[in-house]
Amino acid sequence: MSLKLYNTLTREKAEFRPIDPKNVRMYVCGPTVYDYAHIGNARPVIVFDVLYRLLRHVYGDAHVTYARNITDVDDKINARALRDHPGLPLNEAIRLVTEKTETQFHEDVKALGCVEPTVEPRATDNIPQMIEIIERLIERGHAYQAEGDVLFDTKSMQDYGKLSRRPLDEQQAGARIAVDLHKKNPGDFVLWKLSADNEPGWESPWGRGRPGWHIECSAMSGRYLGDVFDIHGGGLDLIFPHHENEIAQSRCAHGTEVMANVWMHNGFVQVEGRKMSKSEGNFVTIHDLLHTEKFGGRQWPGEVLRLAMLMTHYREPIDFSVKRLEEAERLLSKWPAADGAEGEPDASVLDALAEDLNTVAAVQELHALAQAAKSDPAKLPAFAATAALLGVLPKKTEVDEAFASAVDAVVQMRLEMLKAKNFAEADKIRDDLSAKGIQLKDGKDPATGERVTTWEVKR
RNA sequence: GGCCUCGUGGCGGAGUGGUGACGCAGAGGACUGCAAAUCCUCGUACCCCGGUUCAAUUCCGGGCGAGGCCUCCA
Repeated sequence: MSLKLYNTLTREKAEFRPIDPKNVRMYVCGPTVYDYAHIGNARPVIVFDVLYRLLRHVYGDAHVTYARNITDVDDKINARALRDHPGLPLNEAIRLVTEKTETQFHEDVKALGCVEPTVEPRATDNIPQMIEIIERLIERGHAYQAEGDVLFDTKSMQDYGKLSRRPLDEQQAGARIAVDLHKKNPGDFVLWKLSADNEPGWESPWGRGRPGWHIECSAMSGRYLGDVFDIHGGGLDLIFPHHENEIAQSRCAHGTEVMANVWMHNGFVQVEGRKMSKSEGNFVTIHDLLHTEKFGGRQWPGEVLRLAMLMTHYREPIDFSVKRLEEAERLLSKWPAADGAEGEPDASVLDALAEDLNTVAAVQELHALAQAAKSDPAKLPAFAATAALLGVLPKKTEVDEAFASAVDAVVQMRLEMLKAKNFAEADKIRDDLSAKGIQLKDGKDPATGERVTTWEVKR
């Protein structure tokens, strides 16, 4: 199977060739844990979850390593800790904020049907690794100290800006980069900064301080995936400066030509046709969608959110709207439920995914499989396995035996009434069951022509 | 100001230098006591203006519109 992926580095779609098919390595930038994850955060998580599942299918479960970090050191976290827990010592307050947010994130992501990454390293568990990289950068002449901070010297890297295609000179022409007097060049960025007493800090060769924004990803990807790995993913907005700077740090520290071979970026999420932002008042968190009625006046199941997300190609902007969610839900409700996924995923869907993760086509093919499976039970395993691969297999609603036989009895009663042409009573039974979420389906026995009625629990 | 995406029918959304992908919604029909479910049928869409071409929605140029990055952001 030939998997093609669009690579931001080359701006081209190309066949994916892993460095080592026995260990395909992918890194995705995870959340900074200071607040509820919003629907925009959900997009890369879902998109790269699909890619992870696909890679595992192609190369084998044991041969893919997926690392997604948790950023638990950040000035936004400090601010939040001070705001929410003013009475506590800072470290304790920070831990409360990060632990709570991390737990919430995991709950949200699980509801969205995402499997756990192979490793989920935390920034604070990788401080020594960061310090080591910074030391190496200084040794190699790529970093310098100024007023206590350690800065990366962008001029020391010949092809800095390759990913974003943003040559340094043109940046300066734009003249919008914050000018810091202690920087040699405006594009230089912080690797390590000194902490005040009321800020979290770690001991380092440059004094008690904390890491800059980008260094953690270089440290963690290097530690868990190696100096050069296969795929690095994240949101479009991370291309510059975050990923550009990660690349600069990792390549200059390790002396490599690339950090990751393929760079993948998902597009932005809009809400009801408008940019999502706190000031617009249309900021939607995953938690809001799942558990409150803030969006569209109702709660939305995680599968619906996931499918709605997959109904647009990951590189396109996506407009999150009530209408879209309703369509996803309608689609999902038409699909047969299954408990396991015994069969093999269907080639039509795999082919679609292999084409730069064309989840739109994949969902359409899956829909066709669902239709086929409904009229031909032999095709159910293929549908189930395929839906499971995408993480959108409707689960069978648990119905206990007593309840089932009670429903059967009522259904039987209705059939008797119909035979007696007592339509009013029969229809009342149908309506009552419907109100309880039970959908009756009348059919005809092809041999006898007699009415047969089946039922299912509406999801 | 610099760099970069994108613009397809009511909606979603691929794709292609030359016979209307497809899904959802909608319309009609079959079935039904009536419904639901199911099945069948139905749509002359490619932002605008130039250019290249026998032929452009697809390539090129310009315009208009939407969005992103350049500052925290998925």
